[in-house]
Amino acid sequence: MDFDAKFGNCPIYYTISKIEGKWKWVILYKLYKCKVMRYNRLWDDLQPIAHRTLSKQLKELEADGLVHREQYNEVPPKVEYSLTKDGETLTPILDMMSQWGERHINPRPEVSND
Amino acid sequence: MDFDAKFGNCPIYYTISKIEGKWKWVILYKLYKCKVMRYNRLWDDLQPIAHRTLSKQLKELEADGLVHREQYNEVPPKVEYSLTKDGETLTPILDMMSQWGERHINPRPEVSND
DNA sequence: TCCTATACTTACAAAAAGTTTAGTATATAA
DNA sequence: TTATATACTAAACTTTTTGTAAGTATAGGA
Repeated sequence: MDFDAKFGNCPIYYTISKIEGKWKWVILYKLYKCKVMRYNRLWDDLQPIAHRTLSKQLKELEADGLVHREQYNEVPPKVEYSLTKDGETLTPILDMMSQWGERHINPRPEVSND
Repeated sequence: MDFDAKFGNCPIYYTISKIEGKWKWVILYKLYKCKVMRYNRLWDDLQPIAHRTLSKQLKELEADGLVHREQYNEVPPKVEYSLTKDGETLTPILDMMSQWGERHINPRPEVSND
């Protein structure tokens, strides 16, 4: 990415390149709200996401230290995902994004005094 | 996008699909900090962005009501970009993203008492 | 007359992201 | 023996996004 050379002065670019892809923010948000989630639960909640997409993004988030993956050696398999400490530092942003979305999906009608 | 059908309950997904693309957040941030910017100034600051990319993203941001475009009918042309009122509602998120990036680009070393 | 400046647009090419379908592993239950 | 459950992975393909290179318009200056 050669980040420092070109964007050393642009921290926001760093943030969004770390959490790129429309699913990552949603994944982080789900994990923030639910604390711990198994793979299929996450997958259900994010329909219509593809397995490949979900597992890739989870892997990247894990590699970036934002998500923790806990694997239990059972059959059938069991894997739990949760936010790391570092991932939790994003929760204020997640909250604000969610609130912004809420206000813009259902714009509050202007108050009129008929 | 058929947003409502699938994501009516996920406001954060709405937010990030509205501001998708790694450049949009940076563009918004630049406009927030500089108030008003002409096209080439923005382009310089965002190197290595391509004209096509920048002008497309600006157009989308304008269509989404987040950026205002003021065109002066002069030769050579002059166009100024700035945030709309609605775009300004994003500034708290922009600030937090930027701060998060700052902390993670240059992680503050642990304080030790040698 | 040709060059410069500004803010783009267009056509094409390349790269990245996402989708679809099928398959893996293995203990337990029917 | 076959099906079930879970958490994926692999290959082939399509779509979306981004980049490259060139071109447009027009007034004023060299």
